[in-house]
Amino acid sequence: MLISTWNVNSIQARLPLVIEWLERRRPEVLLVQETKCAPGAFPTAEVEGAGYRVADHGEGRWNGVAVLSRVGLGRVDLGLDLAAPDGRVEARYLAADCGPLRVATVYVPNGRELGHPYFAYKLAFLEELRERVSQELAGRRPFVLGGDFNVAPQDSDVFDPAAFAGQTHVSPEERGALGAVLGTGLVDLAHQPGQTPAYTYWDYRQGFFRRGLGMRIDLLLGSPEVARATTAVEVDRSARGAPRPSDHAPLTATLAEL
DNA sequence: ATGGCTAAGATGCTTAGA
Repeated sequence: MLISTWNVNSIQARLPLVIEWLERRRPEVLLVQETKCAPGAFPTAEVEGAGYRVADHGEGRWNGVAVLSRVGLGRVDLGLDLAAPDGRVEARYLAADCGPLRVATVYVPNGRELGHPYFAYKLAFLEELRERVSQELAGRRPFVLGGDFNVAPQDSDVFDPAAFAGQTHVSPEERGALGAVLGTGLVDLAHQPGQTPAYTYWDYRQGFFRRGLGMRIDLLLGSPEVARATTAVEVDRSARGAPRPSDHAPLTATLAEL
């Protein structure tokens, strides 16, 4: 089966591209981030028309996550519960049962700047995520956590490490907090044997995509049985090069029978 | 890239992204 993750940067703006991509690629499950869609406003009918069921956690102008599945959808949990610095709880996590899998989609906060209150929020969110993931793993179901982590795990995951010195996404604190999530027992599927980690995000500005100046900040993490079943992990750069693209490309893992 | 794109909410701007 195929499981994908894609930060679409507005499901409404991206709907034609997402539907076209679903009909061409036919993943069993798509984990979506940045729907930027109010509660009740998700284009569910259009997605169902492509053969997928929808669970979405919408907020409005910012954030928002969803799971699209054509292998069933149940036991949906929303999260996480911690408040942003402005006191609001943002829509950044959703878990569900899809066929043989337990899956979760996550949109980790950007962090803005080192030392900013939203940077502390980002670290706290990753700690909350670690706790939630350890609960999901205790469920003993093959588990996939995918999404936009807003952390480049290694220097090789950004086009120019020197350009990111002192910036978010590459700091030891962020990498440590992401490492703690992995430490619950998850594996970065892009680092499975035979796979080559690839960029998933390119800034809209100044031809970054055309110039190959990207970052690997979207990840698919799997429990050990999922990691063993992974036969391929691919970034679909054609979706980034399409008209009116998201600034992120879809990332897809191929899983053998679980 | 110090921001020279994009999206959304209410507009001809602001906030946010990373």
